[in-house]
Amino acid sequence: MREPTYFILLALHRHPMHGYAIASQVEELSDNRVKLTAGTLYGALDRLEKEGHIEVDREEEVKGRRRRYYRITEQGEHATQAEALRMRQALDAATPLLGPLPNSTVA
Amino acid sequence: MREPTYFILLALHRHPMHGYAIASQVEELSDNRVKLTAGTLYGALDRLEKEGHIEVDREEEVKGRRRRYYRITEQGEHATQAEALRMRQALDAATPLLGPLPNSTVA
DNA sequence: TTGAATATACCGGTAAACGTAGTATGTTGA
DNA sequence: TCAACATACTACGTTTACCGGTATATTCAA
Repeated sequence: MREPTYFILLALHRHPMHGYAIASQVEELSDNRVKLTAGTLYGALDRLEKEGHIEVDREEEVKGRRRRYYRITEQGEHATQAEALRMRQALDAATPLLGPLPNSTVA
Repeated sequence: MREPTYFILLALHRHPMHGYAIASQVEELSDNRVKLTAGTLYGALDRLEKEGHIEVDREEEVKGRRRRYYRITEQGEHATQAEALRMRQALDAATPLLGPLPNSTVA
């Protein structure tokens, strides 16, 4: 799993969202690192639905714009957690070789 | 950067290594999760060299077998650290949404 | 003399991401 | 007032990084 996919799944952990809202959430969650283009976003949503990681929650029509809301499935939750664990292992392996990483100073 | 590439760079942080030794190191560093096939390994080495992340350290002839040793460059070290920081940010973003991850129980 | 282990090269294929353009409507601002 | 920007999604082509399989060598053991 790559970063865009990971953050899309992560964003949907809050509550069901439509594509555009997901893109905004992903930007926020990633500290503005990951900015999804239309191609990446809707390509990933189609793929994740086919794989059973997300499913359509509902569709709305707001001011002439169609909105399709997605929600995460249990399978999607498992996949997200597995991905997080994978990253933690990769980070743990780095510590003895890279030394302590500089603080992200997020707060 | 994907996982195989990350672990290849990480492995070279110890000391210069040739292809086969790198593959073994990567398996160890990743807790047996990442097993490099020949295609992935040498494809990645060529690519990393072209990008300036690694360079040829020396070549040896041992019992008729040619061994090409690679070493990591400063640029490669920076890239590895950047990748580690990227993963940590992604993990930090997950915590409030996924809750604490189960212990890896490595030891 | 066969095959397992070590070591590298080449080539085709693919998944995911990336880029861009197109279709619509609504809001903002110079 | 009209261009620019934001919302919202579709469609299509390209690129990247990796994966898989096969080929080529040599050494050593059975």
